[in-house]
Amino acid sequence: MDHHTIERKWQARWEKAKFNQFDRKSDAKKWYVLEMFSYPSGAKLHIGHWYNYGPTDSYARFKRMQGYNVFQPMGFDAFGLPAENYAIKTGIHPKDSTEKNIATMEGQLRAMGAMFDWSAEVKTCEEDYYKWTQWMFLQLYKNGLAYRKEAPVNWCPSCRTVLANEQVTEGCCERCGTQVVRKNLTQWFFKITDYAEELLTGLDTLDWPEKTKNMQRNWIGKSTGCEIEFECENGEKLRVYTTRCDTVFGVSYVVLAPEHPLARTLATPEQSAAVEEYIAQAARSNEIERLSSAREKTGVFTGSYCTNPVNGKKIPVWLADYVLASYGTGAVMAVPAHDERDYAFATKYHLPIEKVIEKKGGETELPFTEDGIMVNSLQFDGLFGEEARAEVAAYISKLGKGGKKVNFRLRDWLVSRQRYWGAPIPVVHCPKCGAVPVPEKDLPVRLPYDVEFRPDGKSPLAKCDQFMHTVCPKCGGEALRDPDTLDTFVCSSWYYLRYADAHNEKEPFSREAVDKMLPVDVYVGGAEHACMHLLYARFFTKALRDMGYLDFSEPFRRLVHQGVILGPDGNRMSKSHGNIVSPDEYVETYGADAFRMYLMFGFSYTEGGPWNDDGIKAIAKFMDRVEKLVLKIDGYKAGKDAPAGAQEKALAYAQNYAVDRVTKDLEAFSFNTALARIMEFVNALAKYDALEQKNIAAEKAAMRDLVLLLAPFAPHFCEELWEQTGGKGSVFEQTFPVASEEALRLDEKEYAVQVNSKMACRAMLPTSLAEEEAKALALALPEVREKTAGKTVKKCIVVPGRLVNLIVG
RNA sequence: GCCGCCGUGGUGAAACAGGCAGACACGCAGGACUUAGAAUCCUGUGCCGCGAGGCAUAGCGGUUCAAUUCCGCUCGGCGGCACCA
Repeated sequence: MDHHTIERKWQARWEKAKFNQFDRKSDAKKWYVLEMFSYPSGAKLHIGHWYNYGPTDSYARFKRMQGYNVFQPMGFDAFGLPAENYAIKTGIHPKDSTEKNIATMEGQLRAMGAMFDWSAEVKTCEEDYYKWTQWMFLQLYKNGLAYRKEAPVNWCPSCRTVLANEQVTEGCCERCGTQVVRKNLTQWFFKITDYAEELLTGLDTLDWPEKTKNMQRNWIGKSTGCEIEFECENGEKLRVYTTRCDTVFGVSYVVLAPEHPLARTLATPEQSAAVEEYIAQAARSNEIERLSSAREKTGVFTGSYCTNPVNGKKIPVWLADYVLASYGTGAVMAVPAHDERDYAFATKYHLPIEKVIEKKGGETELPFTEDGIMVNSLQFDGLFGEEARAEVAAYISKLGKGGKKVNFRLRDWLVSRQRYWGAPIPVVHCPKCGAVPVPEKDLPVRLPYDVEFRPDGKSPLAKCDQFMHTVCPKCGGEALRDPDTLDTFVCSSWYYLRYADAHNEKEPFSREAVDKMLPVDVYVGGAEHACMHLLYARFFTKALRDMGYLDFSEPFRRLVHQGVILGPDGNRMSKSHGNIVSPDEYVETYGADAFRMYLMFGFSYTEGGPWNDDGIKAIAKFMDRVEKLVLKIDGYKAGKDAPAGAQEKALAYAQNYAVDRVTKDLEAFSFNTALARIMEFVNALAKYDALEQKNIAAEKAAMRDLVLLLAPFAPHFCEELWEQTGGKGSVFEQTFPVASEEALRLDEKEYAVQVNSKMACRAMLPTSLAEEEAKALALALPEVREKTAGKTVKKCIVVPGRLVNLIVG
């Protein structure tokens, strides 16, 4: 079969019949299968796209054959940094390069033969999409979920531009090598923390990989602790957050993050210079470095003291960069005896180390960080762990100096980007009225085309006078637009909703459409999105629900992560490694069906692994074999059937076993084993076909099932086989085979017989044996008799259909 | 560093819920067909050993009648760490 011909033929027919479009009138149960949309940074599809979309399409086709009304849309996540960097380097405008890339990729995606519903296509960089992204911003703003505050950015003083973390290598600008500093800018945030608790508890309702849920749980990082207020000599109040308030009597100093608002205020004149220098130094390192426990702790004394509210002790206030401004209160109480970081710090700066927790029943070695018994803590002595913390927190609350507090590690989402290629933030800054949202009727705030995006100290949009100058929607006076654009994660936080109603000009989507199509039944994409995209999308859904735009709480019912296909050298494919493998030649040589089947057969879907093409020829060979066998069987004339005997029973078993297992494996995204079962079935069918006496009717029925089973994996190939063997309509309009329980029932099975947990022999035993019968039959076997001679049976374990284990002695 | 995951023959991998380790393939070896090769088909193939048998799921230890699977530690690799998406 020539794959070029059949791919063209069937793709044209599907297109003409609008075969891949979701049928909005159908009564069949909808099934929304979603792959993470493509990012058009490279010009062509790479193996990763194929690996994500090919197998998932096979799953979608399988669901369709099971009778579901499948919706599988595709689109492009088209804004982003790479297009802008490319523009800076080459002078090609991001809009032009992006559009060109999309055109190429879309053509390739169509040629893949996946049943994407292109009538619902979405491109985030187009006005009719980003208009609604801006609308989302306005809704969040109206509902108090968008606000402005100062936050640091990476600033390259030489390029005079903001850098993404990715553009910073070892603390320096990747372009010019200048040391990067952190600089504060006023930026927009979304209040995702309002939903922290629900984002956490909602995970329990989801059919997601356990590891992903765990990552999100840790990312949200709920902790129950205590806030404690330490009063300074000058009257300033320092609030610290701790999860170990049972150690409060051992506090030997308080540490503020260098960015803490009181850091400068608390510096005494003598310490002021040292403090300033330390703050400047801290601005140069990133969070990963700062939190590394391998790195030597640094800090500086402010010169000020504060008072421990539980014992009135006067203790010094320090600054240290192992404390982060963004978590808790940005200040911690240091208990060197019971915290590793504090211990290291206190040792270095010769601060006191006081033991206030004793190990239960053992020597206490400092630092001792586990739960223990309170000592040297006045009335609290003798209390342990959780109880001790509850008592101390209650006491602190009674003193009016704080109390129990739940904290989240999750931070609000910073959405301002000082870049060109993104959706403009729909806000006007008026000298009189302040930050004023753009009225909805004035959306979209259009991204201008003619802009200088080469870095020179200002946001690209800030230099575009035509864009910047406007009038205040409130007072009508002269005003300026917000020069920043939205993080592209904002665009991708709601695209799955737009797919449901992609051409709606009046609203982002109609309530009716999303309630019908959503939530997504299966979402497939990379695990690297576990904490950010997948959390942001959940947040958007919940926020929109509370605003009354939809009535479900979770966007993605089930989630599957495909693995990563690495380069042949085992490294991630990249230009710098020079190990990029293109799918194009393989598709050209072997065809889209063979290529996707190889991806499904050669890798464990969720694991991925280094690329090698050893098995791709085998897949082509397998398809050849199937084609020959199917056409041969189809050519037989009916009427000379052998009676149903043992061979027919074996064939029926093979057929139904394959049906049963392929169904279960496809459901589980276990494509490699599903194909293995189909191969076994082909082997069994070929073996049967080689017999002298055959039942042609049975053989033809088996052949028909084979074509149906293989159809989701090799769509063009099986459409063609279906047609050539006289099938009516499309193979995908047929019902996926259902296994017959009867044919799968076996009278006996091979048991493993063990003596003292060691294999003695294998034996065919009737299934559903009672334990005593199994034991008797096993004991009667010659190999078992030999090994149990003269010994008594102490115990017998029987696993029905599998194993008998005799414990003798 | 922190959080999460992974580690099985020469190779890709499989193993339901703790129950026969290596399904299905690739490769290799031998054979059939062939003038020859290609293609196709058949047989064998974890390692050691002539054999009986022994040893094997990164390494060490534990729980269990039984561990690739559960627990602890060690080593190695991967993903994420909030401005790559």
